[in-house]
Amino acid sequence: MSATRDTINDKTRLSADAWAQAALDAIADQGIAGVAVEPLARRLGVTKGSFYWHFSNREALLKRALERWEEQETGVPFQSLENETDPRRRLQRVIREVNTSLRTSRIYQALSAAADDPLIAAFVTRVSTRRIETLRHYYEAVGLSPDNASRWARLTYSVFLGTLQIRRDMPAEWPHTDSTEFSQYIAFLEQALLPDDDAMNPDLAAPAHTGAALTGTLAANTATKS
Amino acid sequence: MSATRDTINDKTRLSADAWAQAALDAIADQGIAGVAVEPLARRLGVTKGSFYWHFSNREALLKRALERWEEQETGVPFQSLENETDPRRRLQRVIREVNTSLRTSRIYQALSAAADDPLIAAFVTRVSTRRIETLRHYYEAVGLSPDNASRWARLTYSVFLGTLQIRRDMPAEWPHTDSTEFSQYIAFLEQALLPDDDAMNPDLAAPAHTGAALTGTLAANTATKS
DNA sequence: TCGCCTCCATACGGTGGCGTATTGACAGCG
DNA sequence: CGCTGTCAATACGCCACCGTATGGAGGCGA
Repeated sequence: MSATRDTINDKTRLSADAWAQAALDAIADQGIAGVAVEPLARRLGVTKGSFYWHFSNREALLKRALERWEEQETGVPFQSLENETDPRRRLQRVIREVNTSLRTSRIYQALSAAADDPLIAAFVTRVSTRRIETLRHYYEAVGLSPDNASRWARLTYSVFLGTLQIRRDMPAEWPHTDSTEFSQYIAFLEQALLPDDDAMNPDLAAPAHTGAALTGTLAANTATKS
Repeated sequence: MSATRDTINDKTRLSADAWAQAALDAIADQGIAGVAVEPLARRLGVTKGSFYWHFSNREALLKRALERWEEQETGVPFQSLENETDPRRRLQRVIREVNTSLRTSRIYQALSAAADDPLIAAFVTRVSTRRIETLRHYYEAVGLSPDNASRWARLTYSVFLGTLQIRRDMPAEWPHTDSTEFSQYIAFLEQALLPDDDAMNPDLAAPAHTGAALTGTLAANTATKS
């Protein structure tokens, strides 16, 4: 562990960014409590003397690390999805990929867990808001009204967040990654988080399929309520 | 704040349970970091001397508080729901009530945020697992196969968790409690988290409603895959 | 009333982290 | 070759919290 620095004692001096990256690493596997000057210094093989030359205090480091994180987060990761032309397939892919990966989310979870710190909360809010906004666009692109797109985006994002927590706190409740139940659940998600086709043009929707109460497609129903 | 003790300086001595309850209160509005001996003592108007008579150390207090929490959590709160005879209405009510309240969940969020502590993680896991189990029963009672009930329960619980996070970290994304959008979203949830009626008896489901690809009811579709 | 047991106060030492001050190593450059 | 600027080591004081030791205060039974 802690192979943050390339080889343990290379002669290269440290940059501020090196400290910021080390802080992010520490967040990933120890939470923000891991962002402590002296422990970080030990991990980097130096002492506080170095740190306080690059940063005025601990908070400055935290801020820099968070900025770094926000950049990485709003950068390329969704790049491949933007190229997906079919909006329906695009939504399916988001749902699938986000609920599969987990690697990227360690930091997010740690940050969210420390959201009592207003500085951290600000970053978490920005990143999450932007993500929901993206989802909203995706849902609109599939033919939903702005209102319905908002609701679906909110729902889908809460599933993402909740799934993260489940996988962390109750791994027994989460199917093993290569099991058949796993792929079945992902398929299940892809459908539960995608409005029915006929929801997009309520005019064509059959008034009822089978049962009486509470049938009808999801989005169509709530849409007619407004 | 901190009116934990009845009146600030009543002569009654403290019991261990009083400390445990104070710890829970502290968790609710400061996170587990709030469970610190000396601050708690100040808040209770006593000194450490009292604490270390009742408990051997901080961890003992934490454990006792968590046990208290687990009791309260697996106790009455769902009582009224068990009396609901109509299983479909019961599910609707769970969805509605849990996503509306928030009060009860402050402690849960704080605990989940501190799930790096194995002691805390154990309690969180137990409580959450039990809750999912309850949901599973509810979904089975509505006519779903065990497999599908598991999936729906997992989905619904992740929505609960994710919604909590959204309301805490991005309150702007959550509709104001008495707005019309709020009630519309809850209605939306009640439908999105409830399988379609015809999903329960796939034989009766019409082969297709309108569109071609990806139609059919959610549960019916995944059910036929197994 | 005396003594004991319960609950709490006071005082102390220890630990881990923050931030500062001072000094030192080393490189580039005039 | 010395100057200067960059990066780091050492040493210090401070604070918050944990846990211990010890000594009361006050009720309560004998």
